[in-house]
Amino acid sequence: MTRRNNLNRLAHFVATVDAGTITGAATALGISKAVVSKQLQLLEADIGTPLLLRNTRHLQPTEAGRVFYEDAKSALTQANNAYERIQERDRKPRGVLRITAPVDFGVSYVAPFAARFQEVYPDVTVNMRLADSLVDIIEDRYDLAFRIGQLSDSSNRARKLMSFEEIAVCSPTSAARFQSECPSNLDGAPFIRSHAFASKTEWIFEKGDDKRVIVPKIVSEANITLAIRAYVTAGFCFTVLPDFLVRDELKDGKLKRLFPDWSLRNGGIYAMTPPNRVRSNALQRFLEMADSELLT
Amino acid sequence: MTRRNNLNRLAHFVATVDAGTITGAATALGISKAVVSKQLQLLEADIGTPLLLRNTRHLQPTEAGRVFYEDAKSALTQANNAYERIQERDRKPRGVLRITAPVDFGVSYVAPFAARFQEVYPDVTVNMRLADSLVDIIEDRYDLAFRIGQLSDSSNRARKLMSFEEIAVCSPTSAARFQSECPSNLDGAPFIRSHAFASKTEWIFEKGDDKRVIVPKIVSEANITLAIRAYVTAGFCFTVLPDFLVRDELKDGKLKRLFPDWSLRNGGIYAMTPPNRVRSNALQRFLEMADSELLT
DNA sequence: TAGACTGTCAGTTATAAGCTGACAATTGTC
DNA sequence: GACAATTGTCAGCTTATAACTGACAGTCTA
Repeated sequence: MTRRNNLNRLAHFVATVDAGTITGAATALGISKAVVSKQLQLLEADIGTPLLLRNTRHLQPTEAGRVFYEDAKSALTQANNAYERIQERDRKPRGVLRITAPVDFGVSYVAPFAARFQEVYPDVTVNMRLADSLVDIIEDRYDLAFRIGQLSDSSNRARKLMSFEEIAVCSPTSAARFQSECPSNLDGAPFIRSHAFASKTEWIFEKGDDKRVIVPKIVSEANITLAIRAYVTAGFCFTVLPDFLVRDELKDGKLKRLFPDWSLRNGGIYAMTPPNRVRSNALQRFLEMADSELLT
Repeated sequence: MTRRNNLNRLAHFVATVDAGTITGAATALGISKAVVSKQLQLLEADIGTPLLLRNTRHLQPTEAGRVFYEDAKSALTQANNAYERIQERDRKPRGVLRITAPVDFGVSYVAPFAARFQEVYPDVTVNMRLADSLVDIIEDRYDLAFRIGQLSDSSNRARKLMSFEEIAVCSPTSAARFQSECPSNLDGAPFIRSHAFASKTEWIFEKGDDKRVIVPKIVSEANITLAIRAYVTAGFCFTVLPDFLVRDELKDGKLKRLFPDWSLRNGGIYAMTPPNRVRSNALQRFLEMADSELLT
């Protein structure tokens, strides 16, 4: 590769053009005028063309110098902005974050994550309220609310953290009875329903253009996913849960997915923040860290 | 001022993120990996936050590092473009420039300027054809045509070099007879007309909302402005010429402007280049130098 | 377990940045 | 016209930084 350009010389050149004299540039840069003079000469040698017309008492850029100045000035501004932006954003976050989330999600994911977050940012206090009822994040003055569902992507300030699939799962022994060629086999099969699906009585499996509407027999209901998970692990029934909630169980073989070639609905995990409010440094950091680490 | 940022470290950082490893960055930069490692550490110290998460076998930017990378990459690209652009444009211009201009203008301005241009760029040959008839710069394959007149500013590829005013001038002794309260005094006064105004019989003087239409007595005509200038300097008559053509004579007192508070038409000197044709390096340089030096 | 690969550290060398003092040229003031 | 002030450049020197090599620790793969 060609020899690398010395970018610091851009600063000398731009300062000189801005000041109108080498002496003024030296003052602005806090170095001696001899150094500025020498650096400019080196820059012109690198480039192979004069950038400045020098007279005693004043100087001015050549045509080439004017062209170079515009590019150099812009590059310097951007480079210095890079420093400033990063230093600004890493001002230490502090204060209280008020967060709400559904109970299950909060217990399984938000709480452990908040603990890790708080270690990294010890001056931030995380205040969590877990509830399955919807909360008004403006009225109740939360900084952040997690939502699980099928929000439109155009919702204001609802940032999608990830997508998930609803999947049908049961114990391995139950799978031996439920699994077959087609999900229709699940019609009338015993089913434990999450309160998140209150009043829902049918589930639609899809494969390409093929659709099967399943009406299972609701034999139990619960609001706590951990309880539902424990229930289907031990019992003879199936349930429908977001795939991320049972990832470990699937991996360990404690649960099996039914009809993996067929799909139910997709949904998303959303982080919602109040509209029209400047995000605190702490909230900004929390969201960024959540992007990559919430679900680990 | 705050200590100046070392912009060369941006190059180390960006190379590292691009390569995915410090070893790869060192190879790309042509320096040892120990240097890259140290420079990155110094950069992180300057900024005050980690930019890279290091593991054996690979590294990746932190969230802060990703933000910084975008800005730094853009700044570097622009800075390197500054060098490349300037080096490209100062590749030695060479070849033939075919130029046409009106006779008077060509003799007085273009020829002397072309001589100076050719000294600066000895590998360029300037081929001038001076004519008062319009030439087709596409059909006749000119690179550049100078035009004097009142072109619309929206003309394609007609670059206005400068504006001028038409002014009425005569010798000082003639001025003693012609100058009065009002340009109407010039009605019927002897006038030498330039061929550029062929068939024109009246001139309109304006001052604010006031207009006076003057019909002078055409006593002579000539195509060469130098001859017209000599004629009015020696004789008892006046003429109308672009102000730039008689600047020196006005300064030396050989000619006087009549009714300086009144205005005639304004016009422009245009450099016209063929549309849809990439300008050669030589033409580019010629136009730039003409911008500042043609009329000196 | 050994080899390959990566990143870091320490000590050293080479290079560059920056200093001071002096000088020449130009401009402004008296 | 003389002199002072200002500017840019040069040379020699000092200081700081960039870059080197060699060694080492940790991880991954065969």
